[in-house]
Amino acid sequence: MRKLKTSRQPEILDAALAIADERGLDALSMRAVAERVGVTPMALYGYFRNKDELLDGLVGRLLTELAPSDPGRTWEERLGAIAWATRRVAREHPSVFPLLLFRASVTPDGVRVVDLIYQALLDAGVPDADVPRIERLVSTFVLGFAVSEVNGRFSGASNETRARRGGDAPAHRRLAGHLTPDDWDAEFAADLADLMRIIRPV
Amino acid sequence: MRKLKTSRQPEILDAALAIADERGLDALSMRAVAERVGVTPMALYGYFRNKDELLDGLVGRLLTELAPSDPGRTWEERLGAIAWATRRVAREHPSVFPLLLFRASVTPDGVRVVDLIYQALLDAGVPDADVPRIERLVSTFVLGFAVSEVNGRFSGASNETRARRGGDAPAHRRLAGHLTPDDWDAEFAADLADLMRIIRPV
DNA sequence: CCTCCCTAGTCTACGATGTAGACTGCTCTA
DNA sequence: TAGAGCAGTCTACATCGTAGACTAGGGAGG
Repeated sequence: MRKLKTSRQPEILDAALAIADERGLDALSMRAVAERVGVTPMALYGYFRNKDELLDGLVGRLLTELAPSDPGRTWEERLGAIAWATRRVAREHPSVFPLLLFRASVTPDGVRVVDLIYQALLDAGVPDADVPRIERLVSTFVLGFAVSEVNGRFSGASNETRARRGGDAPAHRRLAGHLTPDDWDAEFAADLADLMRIIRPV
Repeated sequence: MRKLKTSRQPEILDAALAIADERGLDALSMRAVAERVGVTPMALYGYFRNKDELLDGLVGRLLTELAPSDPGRTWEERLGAIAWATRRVAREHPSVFPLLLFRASVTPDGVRVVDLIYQALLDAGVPDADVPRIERLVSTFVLGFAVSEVNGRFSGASNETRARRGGDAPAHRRLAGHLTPDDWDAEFAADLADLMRIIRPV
């Protein structure tokens, strides 16, 4: 079977996404997906050549959710809309989202999102030659931020305690009290504002 | 066995890192590590409670390589040194490196690196209240960039072709020729320069 | 009507993985 | 000399991805 069937692909991806959302990425096995779809594990291989391809399908699915329906008028609004949508998607699918950073994702959906960003940057007056670099800069940050957030890299649970406990971390001690923000939305907004300042006068 | 032995931990981590570097993260099984160390798989469980803890150990190992020996004098130099070191480590250990984005890593080594960055930002004149946010902004970008690079998210192999092929990606078509840089070092340098412009006048 | 083939799915089986549980031999101390 | 504790082994199990061979059913062509 060289050519894959497509009919039930969306249904299968739905099931896979649901499992990952409910029980984590580790629980996302071919067997689990098959059971949820109501089919034998091997039946899935008619729709995806292997598990990696199924994961790629999930990445594609997430990408389609990134392009907002009403992008807004100014380039700032459009860029912001995509950034916030990215973060929202990360929260809705925390287990699957990190795959976006791992899998190349040059699917049509991915290209469409990138194209929206290119257009916004062009409208902002960024020179043609700089647009792709700035796109990578911004999207790398946004993806990295969202991934860090859902994976607890920012957790900070132990940040304050560690600062108080001391060790040889003088700067930590001096900054105690500022280490963990109380509002991640505000932090993200401030970061975006800083990035906009990069974009404007390139 | 509640308390873990530490004697051979470095040796085990060495073996694990070597396997991941040579044959990829998927080949990094407890059995493979054990064989390389010259021991039974179950012997490893005297040193790490489970595979996840072993991976955390690997992350710690990478972190120690991030703090450069001679950091340099000005804050720009020190920040740059850490950034370039990060990218170098990513290239040396492409399979393991992405774990840095996944695992919280509040190990002592991690704190030490963060403290260096804090200090540099303070020297740059960033207000105390902004330092942790800017640290997260910069480190998120640097980690994200390095991960994207080693994972091929930037690959672009198909970028140009896709732009030429058309589809509904008008901005891609207009930017054809600029899509993929010929020098990733230069791109990284330009990105860092832009970020420095954020830091200076916060 | 019968025959053939295509589609969609099943069944069985294999090798690999993480790790629990029980065990053995060695070394050091009392 | 007895015994405690450490380092490592052996066996076993459930779970995973997936190869390979198979089967029921529905058209299409004669």
